[in-house]
Amino acid sequence: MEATTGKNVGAPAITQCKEVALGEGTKAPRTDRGRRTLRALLDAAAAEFGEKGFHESSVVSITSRAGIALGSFYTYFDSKETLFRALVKDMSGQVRDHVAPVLPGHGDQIDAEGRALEAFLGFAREHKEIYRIIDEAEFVAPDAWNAHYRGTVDRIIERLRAAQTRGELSGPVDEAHAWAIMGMNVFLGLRYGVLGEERSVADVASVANAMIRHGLGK
Amino acid sequence: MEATTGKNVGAPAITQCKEVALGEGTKAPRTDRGRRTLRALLDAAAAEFGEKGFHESSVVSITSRAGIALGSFYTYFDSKETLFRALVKDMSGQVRDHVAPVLPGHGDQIDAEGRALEAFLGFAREHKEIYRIIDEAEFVAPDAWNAHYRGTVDRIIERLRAAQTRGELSGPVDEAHAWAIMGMNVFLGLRYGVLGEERSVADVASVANAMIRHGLGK
DNA sequence: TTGAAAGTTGAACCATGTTTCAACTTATAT
DNA sequence: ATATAAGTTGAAACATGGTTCAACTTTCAA
Repeated sequence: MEATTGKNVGAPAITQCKEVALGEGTKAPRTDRGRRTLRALLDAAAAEFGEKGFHESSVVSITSRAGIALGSFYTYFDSKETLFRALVKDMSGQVRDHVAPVLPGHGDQIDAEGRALEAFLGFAREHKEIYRIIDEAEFVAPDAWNAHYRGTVDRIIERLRAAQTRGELSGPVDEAHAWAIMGMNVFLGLRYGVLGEERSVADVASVANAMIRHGLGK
Repeated sequence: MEATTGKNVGAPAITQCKEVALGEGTKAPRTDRGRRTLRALLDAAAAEFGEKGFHESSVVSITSRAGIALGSFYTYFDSKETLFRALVKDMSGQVRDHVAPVLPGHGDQIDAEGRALEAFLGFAREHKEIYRIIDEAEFVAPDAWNAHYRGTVDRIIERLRAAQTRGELSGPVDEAHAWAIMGMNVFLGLRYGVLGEERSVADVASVANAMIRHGLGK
């Protein structure tokens, strides 16, 4: 935020203002030392929130896990909630960036959705904390939650529309299709990614994908 | 719990022990007055938790909403969490009981699943608080959450198996199918029941159901 | 009628945890 | 070098709210 004040008028043209990425209520570090502290804080928070959830997590515990003093927390975040919000935003991006690369590939768009689910399941296994944090955001930071799921739905619709244009689908695309697919993916991720790992992600993804392609009916 | 102590040996044969229904950490009222108070408490809690969520809700606020004294709360529940747990259990039953009656009817099992979704969507609209409470249980009372979703999945599997036996499905039933359908339903309920009501439940249910029956593929 | 059990009350106790702040240390630009 | 800004520290202020308890009222069965 401070990066946009008048003070910097006439300063060297390139001002790295990555701070915007963390959002409202966040103060960007201006030195390397500060950036290191902020990073430690974010990592500690991800672990803490992932293990104990928002309400059971405390700023004291997060800072001690990060190896910094309690007071330093407020150098970077206005509140515990601000940190949580920043984290959701960050992690939403991580999920998106992890799934995106597998989308282009062989086969049609439904195949691609299958690969997306498989990638998502794998990611859920490796990052159970991210999964939990985004889910809990429904209650702790509804705005951030909304941004995440609306964004995901929008991308699914986009892809289905393209598929339809290419003549790959049996009928017109409906927003409800996208919500249905997303809900499916989220619950499959919860069940076979977080709650249990007894089946391979490929197996689960192929079962689900066959269902999306052909349906269960005769 | 106290209903099972030795004191009642030799008492009239019929002991209404509805109290078991609320679970561990719960004390059953022994008079009508007590039952009225407990009911007021449960109703107030459902409203309170539905509006503000578990952590923002306070026992003070719940009791004042119910029109009883703070201390009376602990006559019926060991803790705020016990009450929440009891509520999840109760509401899980409400959802189940609301959906069950629409299952028998015309058409095959996939038609029945469509009616189930429609009933669920309608219920979500009328009882947004129930929806939110069960969802938040994932974090506040994971055991109760598990019981609810495992139970739901089990019932879906059961129904699909019966359908398969009758030759209504294209292939064998997989647990993942049930989780996928449940996830779909939950997210569609969230989107078209709680977040917005711009579409009719019948419309949404039919789109989703066609997808389950035929899939999206050509 | 009466006494024991059930239920009610709300102030006080208690534990937790967020946020502030003024003194201090480290980094950086001139 | 040194002044200024950035960053650090942790004790203490502050706020919240769950839970206990001993005195009290109501109910109900004998």
